[in-house]
Amino acid sequence: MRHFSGVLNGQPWDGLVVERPEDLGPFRRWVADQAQSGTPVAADTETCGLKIYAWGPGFLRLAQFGTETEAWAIPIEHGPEFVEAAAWALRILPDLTGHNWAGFDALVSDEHLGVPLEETCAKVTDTQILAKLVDPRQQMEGGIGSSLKPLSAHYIDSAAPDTQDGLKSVFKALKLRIAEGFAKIPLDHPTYLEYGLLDVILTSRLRPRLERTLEKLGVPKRLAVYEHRVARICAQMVRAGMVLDEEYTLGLQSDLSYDAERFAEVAAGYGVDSVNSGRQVAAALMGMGETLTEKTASGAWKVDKAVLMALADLDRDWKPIHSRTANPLAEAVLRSKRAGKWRSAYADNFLDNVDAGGRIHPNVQSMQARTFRMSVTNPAVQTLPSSDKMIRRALLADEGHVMISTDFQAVELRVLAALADVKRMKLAIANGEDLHSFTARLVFGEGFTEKDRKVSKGIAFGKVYGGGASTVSRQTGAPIDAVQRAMVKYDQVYPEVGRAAKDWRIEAFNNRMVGISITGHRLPLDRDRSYAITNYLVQSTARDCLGQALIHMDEAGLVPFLRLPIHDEVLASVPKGDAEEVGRAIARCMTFDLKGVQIEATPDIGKRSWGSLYGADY
DNA sequence: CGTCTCACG
DNA sequence: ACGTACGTGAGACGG
Repeated sequence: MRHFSGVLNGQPWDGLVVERPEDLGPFRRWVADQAQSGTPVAADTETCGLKIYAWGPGFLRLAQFGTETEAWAIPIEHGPEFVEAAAWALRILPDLTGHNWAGFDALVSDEHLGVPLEETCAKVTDTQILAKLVDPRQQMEGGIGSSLKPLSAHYIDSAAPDTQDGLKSVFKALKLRIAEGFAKIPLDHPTYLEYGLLDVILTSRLRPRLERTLEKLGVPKRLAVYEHRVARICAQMVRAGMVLDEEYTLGLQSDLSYDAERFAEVAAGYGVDSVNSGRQVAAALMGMGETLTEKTASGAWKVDKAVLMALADLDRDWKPIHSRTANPLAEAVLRSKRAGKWRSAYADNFLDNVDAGGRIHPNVQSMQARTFRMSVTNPAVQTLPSSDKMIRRALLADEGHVMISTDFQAVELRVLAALADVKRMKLAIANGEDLHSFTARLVFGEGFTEKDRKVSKGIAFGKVYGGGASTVSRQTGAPIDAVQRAMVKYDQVYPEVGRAAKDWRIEAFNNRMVGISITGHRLPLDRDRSYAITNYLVQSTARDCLGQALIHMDEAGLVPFLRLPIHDEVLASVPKGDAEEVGRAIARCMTFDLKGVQIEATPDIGKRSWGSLYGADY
């Protein structure tokens, strides 16, 4: 047994590190005592990295348990008796505290200790969830942040050590890169152990302080309960993962590499060494006699996709417009950059994250954005190209299954109608009308064109996002004066929207620049961008429609089919024979009333690959 | 590490 | 008083 101790915020703490099997006796007695008294115990795991599934055995190195003053570290790496003891502790302790538990440690202990995540998530209070309910912003955005260090500094002791940062300097001293440090640092390294122990002490001390803060702020308890449940459902999706068509992906990888190189060679012929260097591309284009007009924020010539597409005489579908002679360099740069990005960001990432069973497990962060929208990383499967089926074709439903995608119908607009109580919009929704056609008819009259509908759609989003006529004009391609006229008309047709936006801003100002959604989520505003409150409320409420739908699916026993949340859509893998029935059941879970407005969804049943929902034939 | 670009909802 | 497009993740470049 090894001892550590210290003082934090004037309060001493003690740490014990189990070294030999005989040390497990005292550990088990300590755990039994905590279980008996019902004291909350924080749990944490130290691993070789973040790839819970792709790493393989030996991934989990250390497990820690601790109260506000006492901590234990168990060297999982040293053998099955240590695995057994840690698993037993997780099972027997009735009240656990974790930090990002469902997002990481629940999956780690599920996969590497054999303790099902359902079992631990049911009794964990997650300090990261609580912290985000206080303030969802990242540090960059002016928030406290949600990792242990800034939270500890804010709530416990401004002198609390930065354990993550401290470890990184140890890695440096050991001549290890950060990525390999967590895997290679000796298990008995004192800094590694001390910081591992401190993490559970800090997490334990954080919990009551966050609970008190939430109470003081009047955040409803049921909101925390709801978010813990959503986080657990997301963890179940991460554990399930998706089948990767490895053979197809390898082919894709080499095809995309070939394209990227082929077009890069064309660009090289015009003096562009790296197509991703905007500076080189701009210089070469101007050398060919092209005139660039737009500049970036920092004053460099802007050569983004829109600029290059115009020079290459291509429309949004990459078809010639015949409005000018196509610039061959612009087209080569576009094609090389696209192929290169699709290979590295998608094909490479798929293969880098595949587990031994041929699956990828994209990581879902269930309350990532400042509006609590979810994000998915490693790989970022929420952002796969949708205009082309080729990338999504690589991801498959399980053997004998098909992919089902079920989307909410115009959910943000319906949420706006519900929150702002927009009478005519609510009526149109109740009558089953197409909302954008309905608006186009009101704004442009009975003889509205498809173009008018597009402008109406642009204005609808512009209103939700807080945009102006120039942005809507740019997005829709409609002339600015037409958009301006239409926006004035829109305000007359739906007067409640502008009025509500004004009220929401005033409410937020009166609440120290924090908007409160109908579910009770706190939405901090930037002082100079208070107009964003409309978007925050709508986006956040739409996100809670997804959360509510996931809970309905949990109640209906549908979670085992779920694979991904994509903002207004869920992707599921369902046995072929049950597709119709399960698709209907999922859509039912996504159908409910929001303040008198029906939220609805439609299932789309595909074949085995995700790409089949975008036109692929497998 | 900040900036730019580009993929999504 | 006016007007402001929202939220993400990831890779490449260049200092």
